[in-house]
Amino acid sequence: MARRGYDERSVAEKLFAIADAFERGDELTLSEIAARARLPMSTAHRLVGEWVEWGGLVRADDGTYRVGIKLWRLSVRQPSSRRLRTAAKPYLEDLLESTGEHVHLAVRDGLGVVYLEWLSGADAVHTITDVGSRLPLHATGVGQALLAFAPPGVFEDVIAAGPRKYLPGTIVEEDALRARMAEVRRSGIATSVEAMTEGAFSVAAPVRDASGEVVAAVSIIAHVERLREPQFALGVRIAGRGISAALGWRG
Amino acid sequence: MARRGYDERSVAEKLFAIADAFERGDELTLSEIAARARLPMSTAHRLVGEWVEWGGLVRADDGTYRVGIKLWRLSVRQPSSRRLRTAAKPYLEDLLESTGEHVHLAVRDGLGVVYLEWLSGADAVHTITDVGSRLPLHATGVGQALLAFAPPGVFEDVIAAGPRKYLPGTIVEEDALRARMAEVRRSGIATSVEAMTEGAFSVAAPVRDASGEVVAAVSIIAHVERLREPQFALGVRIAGRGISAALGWRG
DNA sequence: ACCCCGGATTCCATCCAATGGAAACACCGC
DNA sequence: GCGGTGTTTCCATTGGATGGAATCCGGGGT
Repeated sequence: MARRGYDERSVAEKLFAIADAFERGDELTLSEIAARARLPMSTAHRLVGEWVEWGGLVRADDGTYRVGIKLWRLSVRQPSSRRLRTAAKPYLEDLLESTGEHVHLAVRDGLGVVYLEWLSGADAVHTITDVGSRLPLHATGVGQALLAFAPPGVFEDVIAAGPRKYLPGTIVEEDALRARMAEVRRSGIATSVEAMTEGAFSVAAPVRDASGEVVAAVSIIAHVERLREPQFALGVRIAGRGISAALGWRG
Repeated sequence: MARRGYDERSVAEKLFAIADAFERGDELTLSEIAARARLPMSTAHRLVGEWVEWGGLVRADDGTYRVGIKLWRLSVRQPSSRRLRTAAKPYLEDLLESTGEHVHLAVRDGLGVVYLEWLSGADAVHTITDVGSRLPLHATGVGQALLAFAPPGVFEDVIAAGPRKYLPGTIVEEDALRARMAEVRRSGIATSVEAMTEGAFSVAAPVRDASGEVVAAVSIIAHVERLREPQFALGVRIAGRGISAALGWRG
């Protein structure tokens, strides 16, 4: 038990709280970092210095800090996501060219979905999220595509976490979600209408690796008035199959 | 002073030593991490657990660890490198399509150069490096292009660090490097012949931001027998200017 | 030139979070 | 059942981490 009024977090937790302060990609002063990480100035000063010494953070001449290239270097070499993105690239570009909308590649990360690629046509519907974003599984097309084929227990964990109803179109009831998952598994396509963004729908298809496991999802987001146009579902289905084949899947 | 036989590193240094164990993108067991980070098993076990709890590392079912998506998410949102890569993308693809060789975008990182993009033609000369790699400034085309326009003191730091002679073609003598830097500034092109890879040469041009500061370099690596073909230097020069213009430079 | 303010940096008495060797556990192959 | 290897847990010990206070620094206003 820490002394009264003192921070109970471990050194590691404090270091990671500092890293979390940069989640939005901002450049921050030391005071801003301390505030976001909820640390005293002198502790923040010392621990930020450790990040800088390692290269995880970089200090600009004006005294602000930003994330250093070290973190990118550590992450970009991960073989599995590199193979995935390399395989997906031509398909995503085809979808972008043929639809002019938003085109994504996303993976499941615990109970969330993280966007690895985010390509946008010039006139695509406005969204508030971007590459690297993490959104809930239940409220996105890619999320539903990933949740439908997730390992046992993930669906239950989502339900237990109490999924949030962002818009009237967000499905949060367990029975409705189960039915939706079954429909996704049956059809191979997840369609999500105004679940996260008003005026937008998304359509997504799973991407499988050589073992048949669903490792990603590819999707298009478009204006809801284009909901009935069949080329979106067709496009993500073909893209999903093509990327899967490139990863060694044979189904 | 640490007790005899005990590790003098701070907790932060130990945590970062664990992260450094993953620099090559491998999946590692706990014992392998402990060995690379030079930590006792119980210390490694505890600190690796802290990385996993935060999401910086992920443990697979077979007990091996790899870098988690958290680090990628923190790094991918950095505005300046995203603008740079978005601006560079069409030019890099043009260079790839027109030359069929290796095409890179790199930035300076201290006394090294880090490759942000690495596109390779199917028949490109064999190299041992890849995206995310960090190589010395003096021994690469992009490195020389970046060093020539680096802030005061960087060149002196490179000399003080004792640049390594990888091949007979690697320039390491101070006078020769100074002359080379002057030539690069005059011509706007850095050519490096068999400085890092036998049988290969690279040609690079700087990329400037809106303020005119050199923030990156674009290059092509090709077989040394194609050294005299003029389209490589022309290509990187045009690409460098185009990317700079896209970033707001007017020169 | 001076003063004030806000942010950053340094100091250091205090003490408990971090330590790692040892023991126990788990798994696998023979 | 046993041995080997890797992982996990325990806990007596202690010095690295702590953060409030003091100091420093830079910029802006008068």
